[in-house]
Amino acid sequence: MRYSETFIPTLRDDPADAEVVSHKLMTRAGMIRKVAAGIYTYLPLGWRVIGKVEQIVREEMTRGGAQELRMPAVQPAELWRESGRWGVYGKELLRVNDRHDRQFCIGPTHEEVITDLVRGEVRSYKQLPLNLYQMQTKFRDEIRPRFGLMRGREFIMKDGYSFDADEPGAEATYRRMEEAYRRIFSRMGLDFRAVEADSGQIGGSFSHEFMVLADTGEDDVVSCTACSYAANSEKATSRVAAPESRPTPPLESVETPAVHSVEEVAVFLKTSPDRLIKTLIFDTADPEADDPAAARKQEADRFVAVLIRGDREVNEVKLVNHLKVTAARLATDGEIARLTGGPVGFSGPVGLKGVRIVADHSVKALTDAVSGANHQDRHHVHVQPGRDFPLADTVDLDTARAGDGCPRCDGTLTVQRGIEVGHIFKLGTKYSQAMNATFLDPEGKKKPFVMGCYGIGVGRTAAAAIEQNHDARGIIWPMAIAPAQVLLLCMNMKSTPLVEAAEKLYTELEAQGIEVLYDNRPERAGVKLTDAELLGIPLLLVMGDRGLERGVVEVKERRSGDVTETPLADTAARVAARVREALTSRA
RNA sequence: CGGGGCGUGGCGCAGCCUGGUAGCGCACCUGCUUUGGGAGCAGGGUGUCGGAGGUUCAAAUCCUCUCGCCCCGACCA
Repeated sequence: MRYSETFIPTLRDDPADAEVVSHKLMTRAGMIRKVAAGIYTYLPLGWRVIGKVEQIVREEMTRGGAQELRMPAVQPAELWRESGRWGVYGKELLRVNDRHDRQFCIGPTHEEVITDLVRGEVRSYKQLPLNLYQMQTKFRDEIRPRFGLMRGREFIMKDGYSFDADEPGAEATYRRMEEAYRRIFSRMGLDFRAVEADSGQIGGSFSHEFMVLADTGEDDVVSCTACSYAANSEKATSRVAAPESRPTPPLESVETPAVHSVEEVAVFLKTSPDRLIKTLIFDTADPEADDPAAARKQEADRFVAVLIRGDREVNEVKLVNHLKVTAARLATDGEIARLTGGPVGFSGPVGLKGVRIVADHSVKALTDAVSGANHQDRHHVHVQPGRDFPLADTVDLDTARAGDGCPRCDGTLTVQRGIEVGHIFKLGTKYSQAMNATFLDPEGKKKPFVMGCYGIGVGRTAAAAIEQNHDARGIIWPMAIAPAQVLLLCMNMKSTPLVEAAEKLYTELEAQGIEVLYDNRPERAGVKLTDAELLGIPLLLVMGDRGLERGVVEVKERRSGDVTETPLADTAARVAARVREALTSRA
């Protein structure tokens, strides 16, 4: 690639609308341009990176036994009605009508299409297992697209779907995919964690997320410092020490004038937050419900009182999953007053009527506790869970925190930020049952396929690589996904002997099979060097008149800044060896 | 969706409060000089001031509507 013939519009300043470093640098390095909110054009250099990521994914998926195909971006509503998701997917699903007024959507994912395909073609257990994937442009109409390619509305995703005859087969396929994913992100040179995850909207029973560790990530990754336990904070559990147990005297109501928060109550009653029962009233009404009948039905048990120890925080994802609702929001002040009979800040489980109570495990272990009395300026002391209020529904609703004990070993948990670049699910028979996708087993009995699904955000992976690998001057690409492996920079295009030598080296490098971007622009040295660092190509070859006189080329490593000189004659071979070494050392 | 902010040459921004001939830096074009870390001098303006209405002798500036973009968002029991 000759720089002079390649469209690389670099920018001197950060774009005004970019917030995170990957968005800023990809824009400045001439890799992407925004077209609309969450919608981008990939310019030639950016597209090369996307191609690199896709190719690694492709190779490892193939090794993992999957086959590539390609499904349509536009999907008929009919399939989504069949799976039941047309009604529940919400506003993220971009719906369109064709000229005959038939309904379609722009695919945010492809379970329906793939299940429809397989049920039509696969009849026998002998045709299983089957694992199919594609690289495709998806559209999800996100509430708030942001951060460039990290959370776009239109984005490129590798999505794969597996079909097995039974659970053990599905688990084996799942493990093969998990291994494939580890290889993929390792080859890309990324620092990542495979974490246990909430299975979310797509549903299913078992899932792992692949998180690239970076401070700008939108997810919290909880991991143990001693063992291999790692989980998304939405799912993570911890070993929480209970306060010292002591006998509970009879329940008593005390005056607590104008103390609302857990901290205030603890100070006022000369106790500690871990002896308090925090009571939060949640409203579980579906904010996007468009079915009035269902909304009314839900109205009856719409509010839930959630109990948790005063020093802990409720994990709303766990709550939503436990209650099997679509959302849970804190109730308004007015609703709290109506339901509990007392103002905000004085809610408690004792004597609470007409509201379902759900408690976190941390509450069960409490003795001689404190809670609100559902009355202005009053709290209960000497509260005994089970004695003073029923403890029928006790589950894990706690948010794991750094410093908590690991649930698997004696270690301690830490929390790091991560970017979710991949997600694998065991789907089970959710879609195959809904869509009547079956095969005949050896006994001639009809059985639903046992499915799995496996996604990788291709653009997001590229962005995550930048979040993890950059410095003040620009991007530092890992060799495997760099837009080119080597940047050959001719410092002075007016020097005929220098240009001749550079052209020769360029040809030699290409002959070695190395991807070279040859900066042959008639620019000043400073401009070219600055652009070189912005673009982040891992190896920079600088050719100047001074070096030429001595018959050497400077080889500068982008990441370390280390410079070595090599004799002009063996530069191509040596550089090619370094590139190959960098590509294999991660595999 | 709610709250806040911003739309002015390619990019980054000033001008708006207090209406009066659209400006700065970079980029870009021409010439000369310069040439190992974003050059200097001289010349050049490449603009529906997001759009539509309105007020006014006069609107980038004031008013209304609208479109787009960015940020924040129940943390409280």
